[in-house]
Amino acid sequence: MDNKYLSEMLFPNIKKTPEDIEKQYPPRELPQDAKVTRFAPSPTGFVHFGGLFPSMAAERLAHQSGGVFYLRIEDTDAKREVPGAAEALINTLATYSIEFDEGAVLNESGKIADKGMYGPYRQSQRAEIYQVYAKKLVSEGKAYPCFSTEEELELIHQADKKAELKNTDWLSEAEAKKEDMLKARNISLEEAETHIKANHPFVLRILAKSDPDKKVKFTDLIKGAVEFPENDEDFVLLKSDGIPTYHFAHVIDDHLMGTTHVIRGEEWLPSLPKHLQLFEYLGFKPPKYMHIAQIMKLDENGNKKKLSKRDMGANMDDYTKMGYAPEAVCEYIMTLLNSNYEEWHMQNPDKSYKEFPFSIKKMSVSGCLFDFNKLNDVSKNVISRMDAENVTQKVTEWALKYDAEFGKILNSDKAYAQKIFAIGRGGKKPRKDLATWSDAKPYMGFFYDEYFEYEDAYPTDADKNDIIATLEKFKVSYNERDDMNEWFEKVKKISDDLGYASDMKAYKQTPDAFRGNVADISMFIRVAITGKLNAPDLYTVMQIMGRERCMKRIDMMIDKLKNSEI
RNA sequence: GGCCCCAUGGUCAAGCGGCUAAGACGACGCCCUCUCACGGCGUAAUCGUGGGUUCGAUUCCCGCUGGGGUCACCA
Repeated sequence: MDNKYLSEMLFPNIKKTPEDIEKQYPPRELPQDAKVTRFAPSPTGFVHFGGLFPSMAAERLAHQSGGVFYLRIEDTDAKREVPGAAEALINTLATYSIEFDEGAVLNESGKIADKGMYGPYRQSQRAEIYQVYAKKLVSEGKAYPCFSTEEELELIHQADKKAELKNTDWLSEAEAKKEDMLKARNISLEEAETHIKANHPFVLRILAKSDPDKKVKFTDLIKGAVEFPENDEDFVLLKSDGIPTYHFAHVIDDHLMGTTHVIRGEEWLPSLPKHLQLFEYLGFKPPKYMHIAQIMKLDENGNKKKLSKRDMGANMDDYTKMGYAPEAVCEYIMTLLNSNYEEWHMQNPDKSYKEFPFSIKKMSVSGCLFDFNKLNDVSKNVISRMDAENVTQKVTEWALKYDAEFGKILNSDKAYAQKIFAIGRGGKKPRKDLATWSDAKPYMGFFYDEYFEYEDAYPTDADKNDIIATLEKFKVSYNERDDMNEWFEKVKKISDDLGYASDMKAYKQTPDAFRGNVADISMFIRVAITGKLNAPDLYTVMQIMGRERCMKRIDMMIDKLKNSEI
């Protein structure tokens, strides 16, 4: 009865009962094995790679099973909340085609709204719900108010920190202080009443069953059987502002919203005993858990570290800036999520990753290193499969945003740009020059006079007179209407005339018999026209650039050679 | 430090008691070839360590070592 009285004093305004709440959250009507999963970010910044990673798994698992995938905003920490972050989060998720069936959404005016029957989906709007259950726990003697001030707690944390740094010596002291604090759990009703009447702020703590010898066994769908000591920490349920901590909100929301599978990073594994205890206290059936291994990166000492916010590659918006196609990033994530994805994809090159039979069993238990090499490879393949029109559009869109001048130039003659991107595209073995949209400019800038420059010089052993002779002969013989063979025959002819081998095989047999070979002659022309030693097929390049531009560049090079010293 | 998770090439990994230990990325080499890209072929490179169990361990168990995570009125 004391507890009942205490709960009334603590929550005088809460009239609803858990039963009232439950009525608003009926069981979902879904097929047998349908999974209900969610992504539950806190609006403290951008979408993190480590957040997108599990959310893709959650999305696949839900939709693959005919279930529901929803977005819940965990805005329980007003201090850390960044204005506009939730909206930005939703937008970023959309660009990675993470589609939610319900949850927080953006309405026409760009404001956050709820979609679905199991909301509200922003935890800040669910304060009353949490308090109903908090009141119940207090009335059952499973939770108690703690009137210790933050300053007092700070002292304890400092001791903890020192203990961490200096090891065991300090540990005993920290323990002692903790003991001291835990006396708060034995607060008398009178004492509590005095505090409450004086309007002292309090946090609500769980009254942990503290049997350190008792083990909790649990099966994680990824990690398998795990076992740990039962939670013995009186962790906070409700902060002094009446808003719940993650632990409390997680248990209540995922229960009410009917989440069947909680998919989250493995950094949550250590707090699982807390959650399990709460489910038990509240009489809820716990969901299935999947703790996904972390994505790591190498720190400056060569050690693996959890990919953190400040790291290169952490912010998903950065990939957009770098010019990665979202589908490439998603595919890369799939290769990390399910090791057999690549194999499947090779057999089904034309299918979307959303058709891949995603399997929990194939998920890795150990953390992996983020690998830009691999991302780039995946990305090159993705882009190589796109048609020229699509690539032109994507590059232009990207450029307009991040390289306005280049964007304008591309836009000024779309047909020209598209012809360039069509080079080596569409066949069975497409070129793979682009890993990101930002690779486009260095790859094809020479097609535009604005960006044309002599990036590569002729090799020092190339004979200047031969180059000039080549260019002059080429200029005379060039006919735009020649087909590729005719064109190349003319180049061969120039080779022969200048004592260069037109036949590579002959050259290889007796290289000394020639001044060089047809590859050298081609190179003389290529540098003049593209300013580079390496470029796509010269004939095609010239066809696209057009006679006038090509001849102009040849003249420029001839001038340059004639006027320069030796 | 307590608790927990993890351990096959440089990276991602297949393997689920018996194999010359897949494959992909990367590196290197060769071929194709007018350069590049593509493609083809090939090379180097892996079971952390010590004990068990077993006829037989990469595989199962334990210890060690190593790496990671976590110990807030943050999520």
